[in-house]
Amino acid sequence: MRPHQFFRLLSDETRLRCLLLIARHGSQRVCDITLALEESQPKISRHLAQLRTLGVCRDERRGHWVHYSIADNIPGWCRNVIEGLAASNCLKETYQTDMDRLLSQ
Amino acid sequence: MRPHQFFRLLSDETRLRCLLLIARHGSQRVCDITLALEESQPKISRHLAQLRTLGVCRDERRGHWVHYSIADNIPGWCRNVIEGLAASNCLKETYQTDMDRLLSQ
DNA sequence: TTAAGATATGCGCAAATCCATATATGAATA
DNA sequence: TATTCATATATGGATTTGCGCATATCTTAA
Repeated sequence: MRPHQFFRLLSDETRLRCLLLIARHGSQRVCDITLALEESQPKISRHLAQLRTLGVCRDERRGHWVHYSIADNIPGWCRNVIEGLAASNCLKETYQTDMDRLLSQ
Repeated sequence: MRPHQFFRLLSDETRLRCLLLIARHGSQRVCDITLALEESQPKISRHLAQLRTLGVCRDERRGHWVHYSIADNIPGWCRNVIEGLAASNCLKETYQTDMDRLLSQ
């Protein structure tokens, strides 16, 4: 994965919100992400597929549901960016609403 | 500047190469960046304009030349990403050629 | 005032991107 | 087996993006 390809993933706000939610809460179900972000299911699925295709996320089917998590073999510089974002107070404010909806389900 | 807007800037390889060159070497002239990246002058100029428009870089004319540098008022999370990339060994390898050309001028 | 070098911009085109809608697949259960 | 819920993919259109080419602007020096 080339650096600019990774950043292209983060360049869409929906994908970024998905990734931050997954990064902060570990494994997440598609249906929960859809509810938390208040977006359509196909839209979320397509963006998760892009994260998966480039190897940033991995998916795991558990019965009915598919769980997405951060892939454990991503490059270090990549992980640093994700963790830096997840720890950033600025972004915590920006995307707090997603987190709230996720927790209130 | 929203996070996904910043990452869109990094999602183009030419812009990313420009930004890394500027981040590592401080103020850089457009003509030097053009030579180091071996790309056309209008192409470089447009990408630098995007970095400037979103406030990631600033420009300063000194006689004939325009110098670009990282803006000093960018958000912390933003600066962390840039500095993390500049310090990354992975990326040093990837873009070493640009650096070599810049230094050999 | 003109010339020349450095940088920016207007324009047209090709490609990429995003979305909504519709449809397909896969697992669980009746 | 049929049905239902969860998820994925295909299609088509609107918008954005990046590029090359030509040209405009700006600065300095002759």
